[in-house]
Amino acid sequence: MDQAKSYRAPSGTRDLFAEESRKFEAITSAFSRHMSFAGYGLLETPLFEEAAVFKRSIGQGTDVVNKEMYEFEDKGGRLMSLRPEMTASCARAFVQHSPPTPWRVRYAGPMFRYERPQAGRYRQFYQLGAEVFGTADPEVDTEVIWLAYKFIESLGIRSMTLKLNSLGDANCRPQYREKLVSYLSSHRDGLCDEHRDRLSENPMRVLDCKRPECVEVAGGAPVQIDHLCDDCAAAFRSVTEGLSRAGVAFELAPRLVRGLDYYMRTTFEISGDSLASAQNALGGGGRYDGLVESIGGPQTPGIGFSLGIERLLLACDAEGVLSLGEWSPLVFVVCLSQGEAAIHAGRLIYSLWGGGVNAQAAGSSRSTKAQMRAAGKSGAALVAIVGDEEAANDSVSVRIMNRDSASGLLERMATDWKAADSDQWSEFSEGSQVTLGIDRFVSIVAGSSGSTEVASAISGDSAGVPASQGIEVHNP
RNA sequence: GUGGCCGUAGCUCAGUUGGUUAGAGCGCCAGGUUGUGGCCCUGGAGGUCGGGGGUUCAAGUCCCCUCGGUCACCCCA
Repeated sequence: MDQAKSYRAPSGTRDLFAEESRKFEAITSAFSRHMSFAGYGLLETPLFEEAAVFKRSIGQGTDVVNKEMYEFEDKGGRLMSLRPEMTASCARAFVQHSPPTPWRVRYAGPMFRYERPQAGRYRQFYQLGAEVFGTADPEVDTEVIWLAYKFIESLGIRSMTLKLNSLGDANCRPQYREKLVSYLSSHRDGLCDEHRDRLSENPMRVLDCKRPECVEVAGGAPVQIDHLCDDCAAAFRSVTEGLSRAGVAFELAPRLVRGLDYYMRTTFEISGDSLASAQNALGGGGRYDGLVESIGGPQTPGIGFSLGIERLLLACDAEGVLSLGEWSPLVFVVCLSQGEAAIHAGRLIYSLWGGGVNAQAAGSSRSTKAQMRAAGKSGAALVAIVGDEEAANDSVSVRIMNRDSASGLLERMATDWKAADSDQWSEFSEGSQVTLGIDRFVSIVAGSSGSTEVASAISGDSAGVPASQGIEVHNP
């Protein structure tokens, strides 16, 4: 059975290309722009770390560590793990480099969790996120939540809910925990099978268990938010007031408990209300003031969030937002014969590419008809035709294929080309054609298509990615 | 880890109560006279019907096993 086996991407993973990868790229670059304006520099970390980095920070009792980590032993006998999330890696980097605080970083990349795949849930999934290390100031809580919330909004997503909670701190959580345990113990029989046994292990979990039995018991349980110490209460008030002032709508979710142990004080989750599937969390985050210490660093407060790209995309599709422009070449080069013409055509397309012009060709060995069909299908604005005649006098015949996408060029062409070569160019209709010098053509086209895209992408750090032809996020 | 649904060309699917060389649309390739797209016409390539076993004169169609996909529980992004 396995001798003629055909391979496919591993379960829970997939190949991204065409329309989908363009959307990924659009979202990622929009995020880069959004976060760099707020002073968050990009942090890249390895896709794998020593497994202990995750175990000690995320928590031994969590599902993520318990049953979802991709662990392996490397050839040196070290126990490693693919990263199931990014906060632990960021904390490790923070401890390793001791950067000046507050340290604001953003990240984007794949995470790995071994779970059964499902709608909106993958084994390799992509997150965008940010962390701030070194300040406990509640203003930063507001900042981080605002950034997450407004980014989602900037994609055009409208139906979402921000749920907010405070989990208390080392001071008030233990006392609350006792109250909760004693309440739950007295209602032990009403709990679902799983939580009846694991009650004292992680009592908070019972609060967001979705089984009807637990929901009923949890409904009457004391909640942390009513048992905060003075410091925590003051901090939380500051966050809620800050959000209100910043125009971010939220609802209190006293039973919101996140699945990673390191969270304390402010925690939040943003769910997409347009998502039908069970996986409707677009993202979430919170404060983790004990995390850095837990992996051997100095006592350092921190807060962050992460968003799931796949979920964002799902929500965009559900709401019909994130529309990308057409992605088609400006020029399509058609070569009519082999030999000199093909050489000439080759020079032309390299000049176009070198000048930063989005250009394509279909191969000179194919028939004229096939090349023209390919040109039409590509959506190119212009076709540059090269045959023996053109090759002989160093020219190209240019034909308008798509008037709309050529519109930006038409004005330029009107003055430039009319004056230079053509008087039959008075009306720009599709199918109009004119012959002109190859250098002249390249300079005109390069001049009007943003020829310095690549250069500006490299130098213009803040933008990250240029508003190139076609790839841009549309904000309604 | 547990359960429901599904597996026929690259994609979306037809395939009658089991019966001759397994079909359509889209896509792809090539033509429809000499150097010109989108429409139309013609032709072509492409499937061991997920895999294995069984029942039968005969199985894409029935039975069993297995693999894969998908959705849900759980957890989260």
